[in-house]
Amino acid sequence: METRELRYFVAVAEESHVGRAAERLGIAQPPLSRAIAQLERRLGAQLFTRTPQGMTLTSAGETLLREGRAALAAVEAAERRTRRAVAAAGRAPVVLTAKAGASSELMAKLLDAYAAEPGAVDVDVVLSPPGHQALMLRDGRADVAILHRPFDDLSGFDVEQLLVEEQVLILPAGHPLSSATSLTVEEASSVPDLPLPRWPHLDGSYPDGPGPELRDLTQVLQLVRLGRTAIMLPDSARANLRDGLAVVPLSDAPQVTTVIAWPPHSTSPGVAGLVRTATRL
Amino acid sequence: METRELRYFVAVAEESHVGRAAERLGIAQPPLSRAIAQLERRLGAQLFTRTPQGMTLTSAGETLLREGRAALAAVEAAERRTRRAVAAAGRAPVVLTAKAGASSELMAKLLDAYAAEPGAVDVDVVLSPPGHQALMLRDGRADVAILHRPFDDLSGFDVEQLLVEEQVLILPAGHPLSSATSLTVEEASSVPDLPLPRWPHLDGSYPDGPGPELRDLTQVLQLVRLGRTAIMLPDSARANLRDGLAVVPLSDAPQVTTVIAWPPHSTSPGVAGLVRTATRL
DNA sequence: TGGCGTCATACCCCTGCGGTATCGACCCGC
DNA sequence: GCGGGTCGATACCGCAGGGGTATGACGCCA
Repeated sequence: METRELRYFVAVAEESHVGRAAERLGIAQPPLSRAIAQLERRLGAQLFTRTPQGMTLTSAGETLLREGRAALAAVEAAERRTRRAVAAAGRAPVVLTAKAGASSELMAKLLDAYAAEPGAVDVDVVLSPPGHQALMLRDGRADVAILHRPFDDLSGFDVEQLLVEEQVLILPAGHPLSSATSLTVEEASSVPDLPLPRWPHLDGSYPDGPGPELRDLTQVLQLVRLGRTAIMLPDSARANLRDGLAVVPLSDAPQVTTVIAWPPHSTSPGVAGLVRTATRL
Repeated sequence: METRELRYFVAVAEESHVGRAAERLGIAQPPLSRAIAQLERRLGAQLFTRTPQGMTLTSAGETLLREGRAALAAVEAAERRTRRAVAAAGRAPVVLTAKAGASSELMAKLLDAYAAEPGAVDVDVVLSPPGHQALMLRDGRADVAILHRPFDDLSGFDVEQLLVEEQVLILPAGHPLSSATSLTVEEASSVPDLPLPRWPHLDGSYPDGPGPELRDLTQVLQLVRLGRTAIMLPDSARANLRDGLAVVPLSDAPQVTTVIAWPPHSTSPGVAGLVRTATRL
């Protein structure tokens, strides 16, 4: 199977529509139809069921979509890391990715400590939207990432645990619940005048619901202060809070674990150094 | 980058020789030379240094070899799992791979317990040479594997720990050391009349050394009985021992952990059932 | 220095990918 | 029930590029 075929397949699977997929790929519709038919013939598997409304995946197709995305990411990673290895000459900057606006204190400590190490290489910090860190690590755009259990998918990475925290609810100061000594997730989710905000999926779309659509943390804290929403955050978020906000511990929310993650078999000395420094914090 | 290019590159890297690689690939030498040159141009990276003796990898080339092999395994896995998904219809047999001759007691218990579960699917057991289990899991030839820390490379897999054991030295009954109550690895390795056996690498070649070349466990036990070698094994190997063999605990050998491993994001109900059963043993 | 081994280049052929035009099937509104 | 608007599939053509053979350039060794 060639990566071109996989890319074509993934495009059609994602669009559920040959015409749109062809447009996205920059080719005409007929060759794409033909390529998919040929792929199905070669695999001996029906990948789509054709309907008058477009194409829907069969279960074999779903397998190929899942596995094929991982395979494409691996190929892209190989290409990117090779490109970077050439620029490298051994002392290329390490690309570290983290969630914008999270773990800033920990990150600052880590970067300072690492920079003080003998032989430290430059660290490019790439702040990306929530959930994108793992993707960037998988496709080679980043060398190392700060991720959060249980939110990020850590499968396939080597990780070192850095921090375990309880979660708290941040709500407007003066709200009736703000004087509670502790709340459950159930209670926090069902306050009618404080709907929890909605975060975008990986593709940029938003789940349905009553809460505001949000992209970053400063936004949400402002809205909390205005009494429009409340939010569950790891305990370390307290450090960044200003006036107008109240904090209530959540008794039954899952603990949040902050980890540093890197692709298995990484040979970058920069990654090794960062990880070593991180585990000593 | 197309998988064809990657396959060509890996062949040349492994053979260090365009002609031999071309033969292995079933094409002529000139197109292969051209393909490599084109790949280097497109990546903007020198992958090989040309010598009159052949091609040797640059450091960028080593990066691409490592990453490229993983990528190719991922593509092959996608293809195999899709092929198997079509035959599937939901109740395809699960392929479990394990080291020939190891963990047989544990495996028997696992297979029996799983077969007794409601809704259990068939399990194809593939016994493969030491070290091949992880490869089979990576390229989709197997769905789940029994692996051993620290010998197997578990990176990139989800695992559940099944068993932790100390290691012991197996030597001929009556050997002077057989009456020792405990030995160090150092001591066990330096007995002049009992050189430790050599196991094949993944490519089938053997490391240099004085000990006998071996492929499987019954062979080695026979040679131990004949006083030609000794071997370090996990404690559970005692169960299979017959007369003529002595066992001495090793005080400083690393513990051996037996795990059940599967590819992340596996959706196979058979794998899930096996893992669930295994963790309850 | 000639012979042998390496990989690179030159040139040709033909497969197979992508393009345009068109078809067949289905859904919908009237 | 019939035309128009969706789909994806098919037919056909042109050409880029991958693969073939023949040969060259270069370093090593006897």
